[in-house]
Amino acid sequence: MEHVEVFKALSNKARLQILQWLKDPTKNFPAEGCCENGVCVGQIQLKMGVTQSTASEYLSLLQRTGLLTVTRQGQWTYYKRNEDAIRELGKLILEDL
Amino acid sequence: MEHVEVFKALSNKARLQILQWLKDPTKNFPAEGCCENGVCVGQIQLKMGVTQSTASEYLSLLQRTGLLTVTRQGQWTYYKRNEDAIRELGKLILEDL
DNA sequence: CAAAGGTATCGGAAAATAGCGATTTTATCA
DNA sequence: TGATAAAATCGCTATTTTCCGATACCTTTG
Repeated sequence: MEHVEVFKALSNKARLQILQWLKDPTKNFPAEGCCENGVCVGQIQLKMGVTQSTASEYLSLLQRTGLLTVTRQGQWTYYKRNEDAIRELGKLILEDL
Repeated sequence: MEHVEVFKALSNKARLQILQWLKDPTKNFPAEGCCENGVCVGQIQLKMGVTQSTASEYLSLLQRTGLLTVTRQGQWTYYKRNEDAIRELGKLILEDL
């Protein structure tokens, strides 16, 4: 994944918002949508106020860039922040941008 | 300037390249295009291989987001990296993203 | 003041992205 | 198996971005 792609993923208010919400899943989402692997698509969609397809596409984009991790569990897909990748990005900007 | 705008500015290969080149002006540009205030538009345009208008617009976009500083000097406009802003962005990602 | 050089801005065509509804896929459960 | 539920993918239009050529704006110099 090129850095350009990561910055593209971040250049959208809704996607930045998702990353913020996922900093504290239990505070921002009902418990039944959360597990140790993150938050399911449906709950994020509800909170975003967009269609299911839009939420799904945003989440999978963030995952493709590495900013989120994804875990399928039964019929649910849980997305979670990838703190390592976020830290790497911060370091990259400090050291290489 | 919202963070989204900074990320938009960074989600373009040519603009990221400009930031890289400006890390070492004298290495990447002929001395006559450089001064302590940065590198003039014309030299950056030549190196980018785009039209003058495109170079000018990319540079002023990077300046509007705060990533570059601009100094007019006679008939030349010099652009320079804003290291403070870049450091702030790195810290922002590490601490708040 | 006129000419020339460097830069900025404007207007537009082509390409990319946003976000939706419809459909398909995958998993559960009776 | 069929019904149902969650999520992914597809197809589409509207909007935004990209990048250009033309033009306008400054500044220097004759």
